[in-house]
Amino acid sequence: MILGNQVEWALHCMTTLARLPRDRYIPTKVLAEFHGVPKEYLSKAMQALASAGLVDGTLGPKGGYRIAKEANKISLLEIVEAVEGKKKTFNCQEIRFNNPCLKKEHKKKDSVCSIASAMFQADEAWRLVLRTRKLSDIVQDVTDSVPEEILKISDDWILS
Amino acid sequence: MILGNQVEWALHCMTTLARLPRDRYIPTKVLAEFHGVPKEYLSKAMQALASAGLVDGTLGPKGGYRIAKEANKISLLEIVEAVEGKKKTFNCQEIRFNNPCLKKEHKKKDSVCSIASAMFQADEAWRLVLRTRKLSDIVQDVTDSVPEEILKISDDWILS
DNA sequence: TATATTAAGGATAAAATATGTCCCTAATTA
DNA sequence: TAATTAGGGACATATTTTATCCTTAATATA
Ligand code: FES
Ligand code: FES
Repeated sequence: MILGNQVEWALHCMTTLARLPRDRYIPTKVLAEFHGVPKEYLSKAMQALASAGLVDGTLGPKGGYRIAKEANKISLLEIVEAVEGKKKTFNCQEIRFNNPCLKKEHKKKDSVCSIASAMFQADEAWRLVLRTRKLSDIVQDVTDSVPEEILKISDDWILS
Repeated sequence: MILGNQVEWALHCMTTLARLPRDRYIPTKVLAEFHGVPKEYLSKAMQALASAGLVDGTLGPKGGYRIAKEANKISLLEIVEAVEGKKKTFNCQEIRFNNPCLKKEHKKKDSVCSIASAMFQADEAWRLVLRTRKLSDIVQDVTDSVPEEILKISDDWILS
């Protein structure tokens, strides 16, 4: 069970957009070159972020994407779910009902298998961390840990 | 990011084996029919559980698998990792170092990206739940929630 | 001893997903 | 008018998951 590359790309792009002035649109081409990932494929991730309402895109020269909400209103979970979908990490196929001893009347779909229940608790714990952590926290961490000098020339590179 | 079917199968097989007498070996064929899954493919999961030391297998007639440790010494995480591997759910490919503004001397591999760090925290929260939950807890839940009658005829079916 | 049964594991194949590319359209700016 | 851009559809390729088949060695039992 491993998340796709799109997740890392999307998180980094969101962090990048969150650091930049809200009135500037950044094209996918620039985000792709800055992060060293294929532009056309990153474009799919950006479209997913847009349709989730996390960024908004605009056409034409000077177009591109900007962040759609304040960074403290965006959780990492929203970003992850935007590109990975909202399905739970454990897919219970109800194999308990394949038990050859069971009659139909015992296959009540209203109860949850104990095993699935435990797996869903783990899934929920994972989501809770991601839901609690906001994009603004990441921006703060980056600001604290990356030398100011590097942030400045990076921002200039992106905006130029 | 969704776990494979093997995980559900392995968890159910482990629960089944944990309920049965320790001195009996159950063949893959029986486990497969009881759970309604393909025998040859389930066999791969059982082999993984065996090489992780969670069950032990023996050859010949009256052979098969039995649980290798007490159920309260086996966590769900061990079972999941046995069949899914131990890789983290987030695969950081260090795209931060693709930043075209960075010189080589800034690409220190000793620090962890803030984003990866957050994702690893979520991964760890997921693992903590699974590490804390023991197979014996599941067996208890099943005993409490499934009618005694059904458990009995199921056990008889498997052992016969 | 002969036979049936079984785990272990290698080889292969089919199906599903993830990853990546190409191209067309409409909107927007200069 | 020309250049730029997101949106999105259609493909193409790579990787992973799921599944089957077959051989070997060990074991129990008749
Ligand atoms: S039936 Fe799906 S986990 Fe038990
Ligand atoms: S470089 Fe991998 S998550 Fe930041």
